Amino acid sequence: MAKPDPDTQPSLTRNQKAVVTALKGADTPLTAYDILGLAPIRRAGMKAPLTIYRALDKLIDLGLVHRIESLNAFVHCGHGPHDHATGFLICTDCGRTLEVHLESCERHLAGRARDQGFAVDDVRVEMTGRCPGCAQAPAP
Amino acid sequence: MAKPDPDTQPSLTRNQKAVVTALKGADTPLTAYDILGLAPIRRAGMKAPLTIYRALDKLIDLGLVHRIESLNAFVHCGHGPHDHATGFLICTDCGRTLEVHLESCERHLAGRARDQGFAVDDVRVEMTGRCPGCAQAPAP
DNA sequence: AACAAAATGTTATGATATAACGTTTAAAGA
DNA sequence: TCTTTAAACGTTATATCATAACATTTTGTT
Repeated sequence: MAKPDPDTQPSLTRNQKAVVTALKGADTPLTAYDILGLAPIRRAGMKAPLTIYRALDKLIDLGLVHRIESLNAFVHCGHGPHDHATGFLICTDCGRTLEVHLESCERHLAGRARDQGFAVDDVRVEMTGRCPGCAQAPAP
Repeated sequence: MAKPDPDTQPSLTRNQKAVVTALKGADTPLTAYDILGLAPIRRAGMKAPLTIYRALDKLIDLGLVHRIESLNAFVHCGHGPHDHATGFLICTDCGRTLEVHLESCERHLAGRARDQGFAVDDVRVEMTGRCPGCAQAPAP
């Protein structure tokens, strides 16, 4: 008799679930068209880019997915919804990303902005380089 | 008899000059297609997107232009070439941007990355909000 | 002049993202 | 429960951003 998802999730739709599951299962960020090409997504009946973008928009809104601007790609947020800024470490070798939280840095960055009279809504940080695994390997 | 540009500029080509001049004259970031549509650019004979992108690539390489990832747009770098990371404050009202330098923040951010065993090449920060002028005006 | 490297012109195409419109589904109030 | 409203969805078309491939020209160097 209990409702399906009391308060764990705001009950995602079928499309939204399919997309977030796809991102959870990926080990690199996926573009909307990457997602569109996945078998489970087609099986869920999703076949137009807009369907993917709509699900992504909602998931980003909920804080379950992040967009990586410099890749035009999307990742699952492993940390659950959070209010402070996040940064991404993007490995240029293997393409994997690592999410880092920026509690303290955010204050610093937003402070620099406020020095200029700027009211900050959102802070996005993206860093490229080589991840622990790839940093050990000889440069290609 | 003297050379045209002794050491002020690494002697930009005509296309590169046209593009950097266009960006200097703009008060918001411009997309490649924005630039392509400008009269001085057409007068310089540039008429294909690739022509613009090639000039932009070189100018970014030289540190004279920055790309704003979240806008797919480009701005002139008013600070001349520099080695430390830069951040951008992007006003969601008027579309103007402000460049801030991140000498100290960069150490902090890169430090967070190194904690994770990540070797950082490049740091990009983009912040959205409202600029001094627009912050005063009543919210739309 | 001869060569090499960089920049350019041109055409075509790939990749990313949204508009517009009608229908279906789900949530909320009477 | 029925009605109303908002959100999500499907479908088609199209807008926007970016690069591939290849031939040619320009520029800098020996």
